[in-house]
Amino acid sequence: MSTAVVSYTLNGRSGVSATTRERVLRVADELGWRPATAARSLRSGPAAAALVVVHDQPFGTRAAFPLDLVSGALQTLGPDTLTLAVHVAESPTGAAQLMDRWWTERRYAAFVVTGVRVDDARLAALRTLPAPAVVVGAVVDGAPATWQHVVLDDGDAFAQLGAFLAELGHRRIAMVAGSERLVAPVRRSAALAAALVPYGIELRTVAGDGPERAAAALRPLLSASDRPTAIVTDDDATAGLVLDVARRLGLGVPWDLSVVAGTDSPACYLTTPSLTAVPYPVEELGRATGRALRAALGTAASRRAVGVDPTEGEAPPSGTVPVGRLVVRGSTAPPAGN
Amino acid sequence: MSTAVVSYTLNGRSGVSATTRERVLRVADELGWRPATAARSLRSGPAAAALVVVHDQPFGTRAAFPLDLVSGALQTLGPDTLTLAVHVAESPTGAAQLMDRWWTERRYAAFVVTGVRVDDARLAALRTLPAPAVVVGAVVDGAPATWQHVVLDDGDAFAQLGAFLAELGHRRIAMVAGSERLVAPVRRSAALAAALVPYGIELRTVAGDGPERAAAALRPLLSASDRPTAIVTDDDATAGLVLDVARRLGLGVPWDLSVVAGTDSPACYLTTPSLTAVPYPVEELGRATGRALRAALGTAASRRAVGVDPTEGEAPPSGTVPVGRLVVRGSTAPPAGN
DNA sequence: TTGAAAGCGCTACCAT
DNA sequence: ATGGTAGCGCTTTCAA
Repeated sequence: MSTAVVSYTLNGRSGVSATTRERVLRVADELGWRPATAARSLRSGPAAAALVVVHDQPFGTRAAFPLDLVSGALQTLGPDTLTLAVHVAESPTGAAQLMDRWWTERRYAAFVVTGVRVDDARLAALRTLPAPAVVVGAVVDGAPATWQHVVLDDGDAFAQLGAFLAELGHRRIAMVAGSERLVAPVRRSAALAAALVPYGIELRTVAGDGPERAAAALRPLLSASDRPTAIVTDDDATAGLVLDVARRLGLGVPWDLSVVAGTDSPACYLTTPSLTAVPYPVEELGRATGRALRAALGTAASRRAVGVDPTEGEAPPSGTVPVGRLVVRGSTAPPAGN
Repeated sequence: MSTAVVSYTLNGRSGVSATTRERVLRVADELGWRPATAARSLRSGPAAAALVVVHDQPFGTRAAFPLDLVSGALQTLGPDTLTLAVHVAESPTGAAQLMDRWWTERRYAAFVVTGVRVDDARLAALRTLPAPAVVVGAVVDGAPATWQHVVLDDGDAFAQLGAFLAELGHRRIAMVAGSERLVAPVRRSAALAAALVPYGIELRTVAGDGPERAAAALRPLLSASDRPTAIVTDDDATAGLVLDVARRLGLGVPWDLSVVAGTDSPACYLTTPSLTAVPYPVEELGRATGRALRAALGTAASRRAVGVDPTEGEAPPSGTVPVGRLVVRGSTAPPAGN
């Protein structure tokens, strides 16, 4: 029996008789044999993609996002074609260097990027590479054709939220963005502002990177006579902070102040009161990421021979993931005067 | 110039003149050339290890643990010798299959396992493989010589905690273990029980896997006349749950009931009151994991030719990571009658 | 339908 | 100190 026959069998190619194929599979199983990744990659190029996480905020409440995302991506990926590995870097620059290096070493066939920052070093690096990439949580202008994008439907999410708050009677609403270095919060606060326009409400926006700066910005805001009656944050941690500042100022939540977290998470029901929140369908985002990854690798020009079936043609474009219904909990109520 | 010279240069071996070496490095840099991982692995075996996470509880507050761990491990690993990839599986069985497969495919040279369960399928699978492994958070009896263990110094942590509660005046203390399927909580509650013995206090232990069961077990416990005056949990989420149940029963925390989280996390200061907690030095745990990984690969018999310098000899044994000082916040006070 | 053989890009041994 | 070269274990083309 020649090695070619075995190779054909294992790669499911035609030209092997049913009996031979069965025998090959049986013997391989008995011997516990599997083709060596390295040898296969040497011939055919890497069959793995990497998600490089910028992990500069350890212990963060949403830090598990990448794992949830991968968990979802696996559902649309199937472990046999492409594996998706998660790696950790301490900074965008570090992540950029890793991706550059691993692309040059032909270690990975594609990259996934999340938590995109303003002027993100990772995107700059990826541009110089002809690497397929999936950008999660942001749409990059003038992106190479080999990139795919996956974003949440913030428009819908914040339309729901805007309607909810406006119909409770709120008129003075502010948004506390967690970090203006991240692209997503900026886009999301714009989406909320747009959603409030029909109600004639002008969103006030407070920037605050890190808990200290956010708290510092928050205190004068909540002490003023025309203080907002509702505050929307970008994440659970900032919402918790708002709760804390409000408590210290003697403001009762939700009676004197409504608080909404822009990103639902388990921490949102550990607080007192539990936090009304914008859903965060990470798993679905992951499934979309898996599809986008296949699409990115399907881009003929960018192929590095992953096991993608060429006859499948161009995969459907990646896209916008719907969010579910707003999750109403204890932190929201009509404003005091209502 | 021959390929051998280039290989020698890049692997820092002697036998290359300084001028040649410099020229090689310069040209490689100009060309943006790096040795292909696949070809190198084909010759020398894989130069990567994998941490396969069992991610069956998405959105969990401590779900980011693996990323924090890797972040720490990178500090003692140096990216050039060994890379550490994180992968996700939905169950211990799935993780076991992945590791088995990837070992057979010679994709990874070693594996890291965290969140060990009782009768963990991953450990069973690893036993059948001659793969080097690092077990984080548990010490396995009769482990193969190629395994290393990394655990927290729970003895110290709970000695501190026991002394703290006892000296506040607490005499009726209970522990709510998050999940009895996990090995660590069981060991930790034993450590707490031991720490309370010198004070003549007998720890009551309540098992409860998942929030519903824990809540169900908690209500009668906290309604009884001889209810505990202090409750220790294994994680932040369960501590939050205790806070919630106490509130519904009209028990004031910390006046009527003290609550301690067995695992500090950002969620611990989002609660009201913020939670006194046992420190959780994940980063240090990660550094120890990195060292353990080198030691595991250093085990001569298990070598699959990772770039470990043989002259370094056997690395120091992996071990027990010290925890810091107990973090006292608002959820603990002397018991009511004191 | 099967077999033979040429690489893929390295590392390491043996010559020079 | 440097060059030649035999594999590592696959995939794929070409013959039989």
